[in-house]
Amino acid sequence: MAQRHGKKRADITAVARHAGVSASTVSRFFNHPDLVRPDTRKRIERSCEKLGYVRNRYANTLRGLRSGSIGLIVPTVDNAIFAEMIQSFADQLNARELTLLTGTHGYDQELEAKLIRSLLEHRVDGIAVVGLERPEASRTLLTVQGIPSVALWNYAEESAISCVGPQNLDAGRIVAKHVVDLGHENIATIFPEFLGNDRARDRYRGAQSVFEEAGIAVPLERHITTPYNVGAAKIAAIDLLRDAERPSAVVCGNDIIARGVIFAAQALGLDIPRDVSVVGIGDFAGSAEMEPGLTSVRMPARRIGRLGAQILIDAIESGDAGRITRRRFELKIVKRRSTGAWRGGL
Amino acid sequence: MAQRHGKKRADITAVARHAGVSASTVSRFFNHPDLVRPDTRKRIERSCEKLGYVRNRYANTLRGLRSGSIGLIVPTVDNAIFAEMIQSFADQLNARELTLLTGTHGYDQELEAKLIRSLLEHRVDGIAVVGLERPEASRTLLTVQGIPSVALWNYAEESAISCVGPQNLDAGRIVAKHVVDLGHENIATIFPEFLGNDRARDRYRGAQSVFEEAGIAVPLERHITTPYNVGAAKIAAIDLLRDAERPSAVVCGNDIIARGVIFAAQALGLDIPRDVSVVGIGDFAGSAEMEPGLTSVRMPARRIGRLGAQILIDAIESGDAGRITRRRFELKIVKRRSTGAWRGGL
DNA sequence: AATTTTCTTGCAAATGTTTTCATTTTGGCG
DNA sequence: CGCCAAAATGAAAACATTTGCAAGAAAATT
Repeated sequence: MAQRHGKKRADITAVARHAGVSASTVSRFFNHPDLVRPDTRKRIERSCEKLGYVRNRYANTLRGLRSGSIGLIVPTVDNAIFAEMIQSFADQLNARELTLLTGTHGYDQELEAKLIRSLLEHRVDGIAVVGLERPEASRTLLTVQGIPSVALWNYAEESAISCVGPQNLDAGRIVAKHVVDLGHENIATIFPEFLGNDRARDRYRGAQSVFEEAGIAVPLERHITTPYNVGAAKIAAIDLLRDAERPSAVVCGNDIIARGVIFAAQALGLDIPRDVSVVGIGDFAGSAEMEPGLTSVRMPARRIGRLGAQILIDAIESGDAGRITRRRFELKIVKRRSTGAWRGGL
Repeated sequence: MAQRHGKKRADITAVARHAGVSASTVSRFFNHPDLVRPDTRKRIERSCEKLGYVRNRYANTLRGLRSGSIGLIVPTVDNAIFAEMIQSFADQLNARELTLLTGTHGYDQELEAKLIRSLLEHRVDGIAVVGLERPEASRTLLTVQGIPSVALWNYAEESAISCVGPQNLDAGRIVAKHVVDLGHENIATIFPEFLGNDRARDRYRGAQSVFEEAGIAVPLERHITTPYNVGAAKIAAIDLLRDAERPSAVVCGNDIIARGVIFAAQALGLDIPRDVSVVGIGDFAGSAEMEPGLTSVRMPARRIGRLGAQILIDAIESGDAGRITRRRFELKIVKRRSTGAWRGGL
């Protein structure tokens, strides 16, 4: 009932007074417990308990010390593969008693810039973002504030900040090569919107380059853009697969879209992979277990999250905010039952 | 290259000096722009730009003002339904220029307590948690600090803090009633671990109560506990469905587990719903589109996230941290093709 | 031109904490 | 008991910002 309302929060001096010591001693109690006598410690502990004292982490910030928080900005949380990455990023921070500040922008670069600024205003000790491409203003904000930053999901040799991820171009090349090797020639691609999403764009380019090298034409009307969810992809795919000239293979920008395509085929009574092969990118949780299992390119979301966090932590602890660490993950395809050889139209 | 390193961050006085005004004026420029002359504004704006000045949001906190950040603690991010909720929670915050501090504890109540404390130390203006049950220490921490808090995903008439969600017991009752009404008598249940998860436990209890009322025995060996992921659920379900005495209906604690069960049935060549009916809880994104569509209980994740954030915002803006708002969401079942009437063993 | 009113701006205090340095207390030893 | 070293504690400054108050400048009114 009595929520201790008017009574404002106890501060360090209130605790000190209650315990009959000075504020300095209370501070030491938290930061260098070995420097205060055991019985004094006991007394302070009891006073904290009694007054419901909670330290103010930000008083340190003023003095140029760490805030103990790390920022992470992602396009969206509501997406299997990002969620996986966020989770392992967060776990890594938890282990160091660091707090996570999160922002999501829904692929809106303008909003991303605002979020970066907001996190900096909250004095994060380090900041992680997804992808390497962003407007000049955002880039300088990331480099010039004297805190380390890391780009997740992308790798580039000459990146201006640390980065950890695969070369997304490769992902596209790998899946494209797979279907070409299986003998498919009538191929369609379904991808999410490229705007503000350099990963999707790079994957598409990689796939296209393989098709070109193989002399296979994938005309523009065979490329479909769809929102990032199973339902939308399923609808788009039903349209595509109902066509008399339907493709014998569908290359998808990610596993979520691929799932939509598989369900579309099943809804139309088509057999996978006899009637149509489907390949995704990402190998999300659950892709292996679905029926049929989805052929995909394994993206190490958890490792990216974990390593991304670690890169920040190392840079922070070493005090060298400018240090750049780049880590490239090699990709490999996981072949499952959703893809098969072209049967020559039989 | 030169990352402005040694040169420490520009503060408000640096900007003031550069613009030829006092720090107060710069402060006013940010907080009460109308109080400073247009040409002075211009000058300050340019100086900020030039020096790369980023406000320190926490200097306010010292003076008892808002930090502009809200805390959200969830068991895990890597879970479709929580991800959906987090996303809409975050969107609502974005609209008010509030920053989100996130913590995840993997159903570990001890870790949850640490996270609550950590968020309070970072002076969040409000805090949201999942579920109502937690140790005494955590509960007082939430109520006694003079900031509003809200429990997501659970509803209880006499909750000590605000809450928004369905009555999870009802969810269990609804799905159980559905399969009972369809004539099933040989029923199995597959749920996640109850420890630290009052939602799963309540759902199970609800289901059991319906079975009892209907005079149907669901013995302990027909209740399976499995980790929260498609793969584990699939393995568990294969075991279950391979049994000669296999159940004609499987009630699942959530949609992820239900997906695993459906894939298990498909892998075994069983027809759904002819050979076995499957029902989930949650109606996650994608459950409607899979083949066959999954019968489930719609849980309004987005509305919970949105409303939860709004409750906090309202309490903060009204200044009445102790105000308690409770909102119950009614549940309804979404019948799809994964469930059908019992065929009497034919 | 003198006076009043309205705008702008600056000064200084206050906020919660940590740390350096100085001081006090404690304990050991002769 | 007296001295010294070591241990424990306290005082005060520093950090970045906001805001009440007061003063100066500009504009409006007489």
